[in-house]
Amino acid sequence: MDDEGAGRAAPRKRADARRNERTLLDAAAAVFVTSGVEAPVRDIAARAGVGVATIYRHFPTRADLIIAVYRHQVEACAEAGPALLASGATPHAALGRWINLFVDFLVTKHGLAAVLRSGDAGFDALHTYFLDRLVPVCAQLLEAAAGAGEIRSGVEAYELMRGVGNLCIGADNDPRYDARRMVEILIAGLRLPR
Amino acid sequence: MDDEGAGRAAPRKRADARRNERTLLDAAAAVFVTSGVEAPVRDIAARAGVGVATIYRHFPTRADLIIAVYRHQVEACAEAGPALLASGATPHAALGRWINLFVDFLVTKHGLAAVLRSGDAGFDALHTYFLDRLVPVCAQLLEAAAGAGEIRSGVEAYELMRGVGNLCIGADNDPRYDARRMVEILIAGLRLPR
DNA sequence: AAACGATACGGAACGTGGTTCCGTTTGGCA
DNA sequence: TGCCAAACGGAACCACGTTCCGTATCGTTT
Repeated sequence: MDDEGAGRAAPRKRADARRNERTLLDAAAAVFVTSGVEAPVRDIAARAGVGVATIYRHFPTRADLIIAVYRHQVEACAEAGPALLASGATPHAALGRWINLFVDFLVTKHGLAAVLRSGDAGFDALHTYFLDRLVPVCAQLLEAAAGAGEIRSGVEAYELMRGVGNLCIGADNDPRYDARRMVEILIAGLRLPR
Repeated sequence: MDDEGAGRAAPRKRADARRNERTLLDAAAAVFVTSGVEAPVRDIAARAGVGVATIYRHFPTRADLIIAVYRHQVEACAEAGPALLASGATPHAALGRWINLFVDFLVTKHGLAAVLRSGDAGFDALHTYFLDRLVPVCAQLLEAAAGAGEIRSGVEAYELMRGVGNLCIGADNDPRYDARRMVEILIAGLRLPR
């Protein structure tokens, strides 16, 4: 029941291939935690006990691997948006809380924020995935807050997400920099003066 | 009259060495514009018409080269701080304008903002230089604004500089992201609600 | 002017990491 | 059991940062 669903165009992979894919995901997740998302390919392969080519066969680009590792968490974050909006708080408060979820996710992923906006073509798919999945959610929250007259207009969801993501870069390994506080200030800056 | 000043501990470099240093600075500046501050060492050497070792002889780390290339502009930015504060505007307005100078500097330097906070040990000197030179200036502006009761307290100059620097990352090559606007919102978020 | 020592030079060589290639192994099926 | 496509492992290749070493040049001294 893993990759059936979508027609039988996909002829079902071999058992060892599926086993290796799982093993690789686990290995990558573990290595990402200790060495960051830019850990050497060889390290991940070694941890999984496979050859490097096997990684490329399953995840052609590093972006594919990162996406696969974090997909669940990104989905959860995306789904939390509408829930927060419906939870009774003001739209601006909901926006703030949702952004906090996003920030918590990013700052706990060593180097992910940096790679997200590295501009490196190899990470395009990663960039695209995050944007496709989260920008609409953010846009919904933003519109609700704008509709309620709580925030200034003229700020695009895309831009806000990029800004927040940027603020999370390097948030680990620097005790003097608190990304959450900076993001809070940024969100406060959205509020209309009253 | 170039490197005399500080005692005669430095025994005056050879003429070709000084010529090469100048040539290298020009070449690096040119290459940085087109390929960013992370351009391959060999490219810079080729542009200058020297061997790679010559670069390392004059600028042991890439940070040293980048610092040398941009030193003048960083100094100018640092010196603009007190001037703005004395110019009659409110401290918060002066802070905003000074931050704008810093942002203008950063966004026009392909990849500099990213490298500034890359965490890579090789860039420590760069990080340190920027911080040593600009954080005190920022702190002065921040204190003035806080003293005038215009902004919330509890934000360190270091943290603000890091946040602003982060917001500038990737500001080139993405027409949908306007770092200046994000920074403006961040600075607005500093203001105390009245 | 010639010679000499220190300074500086260029490019080859080395290490690391990403990516590809190819000969071999293995799973699934007849 | 035997076959073939799928999948594998690791060597090979490329790009880049960094270091090393034999050579060339500067500036001084005789």
